[in-house]
Amino acid sequence: MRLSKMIGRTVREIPAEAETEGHRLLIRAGIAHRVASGIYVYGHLGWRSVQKIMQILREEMDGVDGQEINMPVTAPADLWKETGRWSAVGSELARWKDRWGRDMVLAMTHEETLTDYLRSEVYSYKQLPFMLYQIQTKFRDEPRPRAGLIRTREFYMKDGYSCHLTEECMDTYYERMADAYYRVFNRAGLDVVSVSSDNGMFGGKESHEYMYLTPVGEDKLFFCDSCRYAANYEVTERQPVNQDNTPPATLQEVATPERLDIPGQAAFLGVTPKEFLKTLAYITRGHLVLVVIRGDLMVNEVKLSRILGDDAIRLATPEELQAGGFVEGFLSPLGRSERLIVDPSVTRSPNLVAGANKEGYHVMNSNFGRDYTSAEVYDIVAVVAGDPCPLCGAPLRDARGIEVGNIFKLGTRYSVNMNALVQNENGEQQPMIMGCYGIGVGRILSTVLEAYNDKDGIIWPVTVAPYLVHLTTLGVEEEVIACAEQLYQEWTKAGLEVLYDDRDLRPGVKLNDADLLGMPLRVVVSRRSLATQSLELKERGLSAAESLPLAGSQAVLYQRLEELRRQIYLKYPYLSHLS
RNA sequence: CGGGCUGUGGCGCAGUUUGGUAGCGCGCUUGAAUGGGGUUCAAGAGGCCCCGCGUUCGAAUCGCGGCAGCCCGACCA
Repeated sequence: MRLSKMIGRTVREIPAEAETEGHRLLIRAGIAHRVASGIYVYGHLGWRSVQKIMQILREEMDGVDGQEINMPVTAPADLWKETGRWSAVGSELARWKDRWGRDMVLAMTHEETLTDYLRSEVYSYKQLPFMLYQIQTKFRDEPRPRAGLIRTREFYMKDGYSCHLTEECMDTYYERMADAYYRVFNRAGLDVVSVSSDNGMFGGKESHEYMYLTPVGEDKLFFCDSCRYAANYEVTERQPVNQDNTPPATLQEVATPERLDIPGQAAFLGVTPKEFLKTLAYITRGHLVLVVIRGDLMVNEVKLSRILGDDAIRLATPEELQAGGFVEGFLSPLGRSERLIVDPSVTRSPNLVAGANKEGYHVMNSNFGRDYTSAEVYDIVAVVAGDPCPLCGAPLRDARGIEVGNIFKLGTRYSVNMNALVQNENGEQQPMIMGCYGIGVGRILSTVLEAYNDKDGIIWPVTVAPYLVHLTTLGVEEEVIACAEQLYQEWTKAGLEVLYDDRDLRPGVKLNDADLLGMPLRVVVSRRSLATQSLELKERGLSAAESLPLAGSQAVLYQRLEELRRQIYLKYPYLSHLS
């Protein structure tokens, strides 16, 4: 590719809206261009890199016996109505009507279409197990796209779906896929960790997310350094608080003019936040639900959503509280008949100070089981750094990460709803057990940009670099141009991916662009180098350049690129079989 | 959907407080010099000042109403 003809230029001044380094590079290097919020054009270089990522995905998915297929971007709403997601999913699902007025969706994920396909094609246990995958456009009408390609509304996703007869088979394949996922990210140069996660709208029982750790990540994670527990904030469990066996004391109403509706507020009545019962009122599907937790702890609303089976919960407004007969700041489950969710921290702590549902009054010595009760005791604590690990009790450490992929055990969530059955050995109809596996292609690209750069620009990992060699002339002498032209022709003909800077610009501009665009190898042709019948070779990311004899230069380049690939395998030794 | 901010040549911004012929830098075009880390000089092109309605002799500037974008939260590859 000749830079003089390539559309998508480099820019010196970048929009103030770029928040992360990766986003700035995305714009500075012309990798992608924003059309609308969360909707991007990939420029030539960005698209080349995307294709390389897709190729890695294909190789690894084929490596775990995947079959590539392709499903349409749009689907009839009827399929989504069958699984209940037509109504369960909010406005991030883009809906439209065709000319006949039929409801349609733009697929934000493909479980429905896939399961519909399966129920017509799969009938016998002998066909199982298998995995189908595609690399295809998804559209999610995200409320808030972010940081360039990290969160977009339209994006490419590799989504795979496996089907099994037994749980054991599912579990075994899940592990294989987990390994394949590490290979994908590692081959793209990314160090990732897998964490337990929430299944969200996908349903099912177990899932893991693959996270690239970085302070600019959107997800909050917890790690235990002593037992390797790792989980998304959304699902991090809290080790139960110690049982306090103090005998229950008598209920006693006391006047407390101050309100205590804010956690951690200065203690009064001589008690600390730990000795308070915090009561929150949430609205779910139009109904008010009470939630109680020990005063020093916070509620994790994702956990609560899961328990309530509603992802649109919210705190009740002051008006709603009033309408329900509550007094803001003095909320309490005592004497109330609303549905009540109780955190274990409350059942283990006797004699808590509760609100009195009465302006200006609290109640001393409230006890779960005696003064109020509920069958719904669930962990709803928002874990914070330093809390004990649920497995071993060591303090948890927090970090942030970009989610680049995830894997789910869906179970029979879709096969039952959509009647995707197979006949087993005994001739009985049985729903297939399914797993699904997603990777965001653009998100890998933008994560690479976040991970591989220096002050001068991008430093592409060789495996996903748009081009491998950046060839540039310095100076305008005829012999320099002639030599570069010839090399460009020869190398390109030989299959080497060359980006050729043939522009008549000052050396400073060209060298700075070479750094910014960040191809793994830079080759300079100049009068100075030709004086010794050589070129100048520099590896992006290394400071020193070296002399490269003109004769046999092509072979040296191949050799260097091979070494760069080997460095990745050296870092992740288990990948070595790939070369 | 809540909270904050911003819309002015392709990009980055000033001008808006106090209404009076639309500016700067980068980039772009032409010419000349230069040629190893964003070079210099000269001459140019390019703007429904986000949109609509209003106030006014006169609106980028004031008022009202929209729309779009960004950031912080609730959602996700």
